[in-house]
Amino acid sequence: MEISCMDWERKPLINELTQGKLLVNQLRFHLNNSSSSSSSNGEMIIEQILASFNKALMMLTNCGNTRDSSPLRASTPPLPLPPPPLVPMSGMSESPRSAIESPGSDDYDRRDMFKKRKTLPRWTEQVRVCSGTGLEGPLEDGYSWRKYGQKDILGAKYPRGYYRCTHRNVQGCLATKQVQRSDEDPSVFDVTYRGRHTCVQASHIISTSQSANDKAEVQGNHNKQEQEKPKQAQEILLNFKTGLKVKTEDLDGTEFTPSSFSFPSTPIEYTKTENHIFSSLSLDNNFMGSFSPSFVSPTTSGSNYFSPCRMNNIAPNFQTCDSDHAEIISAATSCTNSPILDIHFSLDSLEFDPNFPFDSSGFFN
DNA sequence: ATAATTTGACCGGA
DNA sequence: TCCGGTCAAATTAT
Repeated sequence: MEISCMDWERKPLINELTQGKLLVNQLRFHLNNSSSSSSSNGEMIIEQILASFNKALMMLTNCGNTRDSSPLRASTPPLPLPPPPLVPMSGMSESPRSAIESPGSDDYDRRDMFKKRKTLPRWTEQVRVCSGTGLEGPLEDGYSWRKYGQKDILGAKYPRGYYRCTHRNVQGCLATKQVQRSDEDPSVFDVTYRGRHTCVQASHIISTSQSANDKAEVQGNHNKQEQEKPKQAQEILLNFKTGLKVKTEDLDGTEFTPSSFSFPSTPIEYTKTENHIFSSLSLDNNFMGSFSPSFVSPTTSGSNYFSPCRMNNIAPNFQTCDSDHAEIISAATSCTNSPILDIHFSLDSLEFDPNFPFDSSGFFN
């Protein structure tokens, strides 16, 4: 149930995407052959890439406005994360920071965190809570979040809620989001996402594991994962299973997971950590052009979970901002969760991950 | 018993 | 110094 929109403007679209591909290759070459000193050049290329893809996206969003209704893309974060700190916050009692940290580890903690946060990708989305859906707030976006704070914001009627990924502790996922109810229209929420999910959402596994497996067999690329599947990976898998179990139980079989699919693409730097397996997975699926429906919108079917609607046109499209390359992306795609945007997001990773292992042969082919 | 939320304190940046 | 963002103890929910 989507399509038609793809038919017109196909050529220019292909052109743009092809252009993007070329630029990516250029970029890769550039990165391979230069140190950080000439990064300005690389940034230029990045700019072009982004421009190219933005154009393509415009074409698509213009024609389709609301093509597929899969909600989850909402939180598909554009970017990779810096290596998570993975501070041992043992589940039960989180001792006061001062107590837990040795003087030496002071380096980490807040200061570090602030620095890192600054480099995290950031984008906003406006979500309207559709009345009558019985949904409480714009929080169901395909990921499971845990509220960790709320703050009254100067000049804002409503407090701002702070959420972090539920799996932060377990998987070191640094994704966070802020939810701010709009002053003018209380049914509208501004959701600012920060950081990519490096976690794997349990439901994602449920809904996609099968297809993922199939894919894995087909895609040679997957080997990477196979090869590096030592201990760590198995631990992760354990986590997967755990999460899976919990989810299924919770959902009681009735509701198939609000959380879903994620594109936990991850920075390469992070590849060595336990999350690397996720990265490979997501990268494979994300970049190798496998936009199988199951991956694109696994959650949609039969779920009214996502009552909140992504708003269209509330904010202009992709505005770059922020000195730190952080990007605010207003998903001008209404209730759209087309894979297209994912392309955009994925590309964004380039911006932050110079070492991104592009395999041009697989990209867009 | 465990997980999630609330909420005041704390911290860094502007 | 103020403000936004995060922490973590206390509280509430599951």
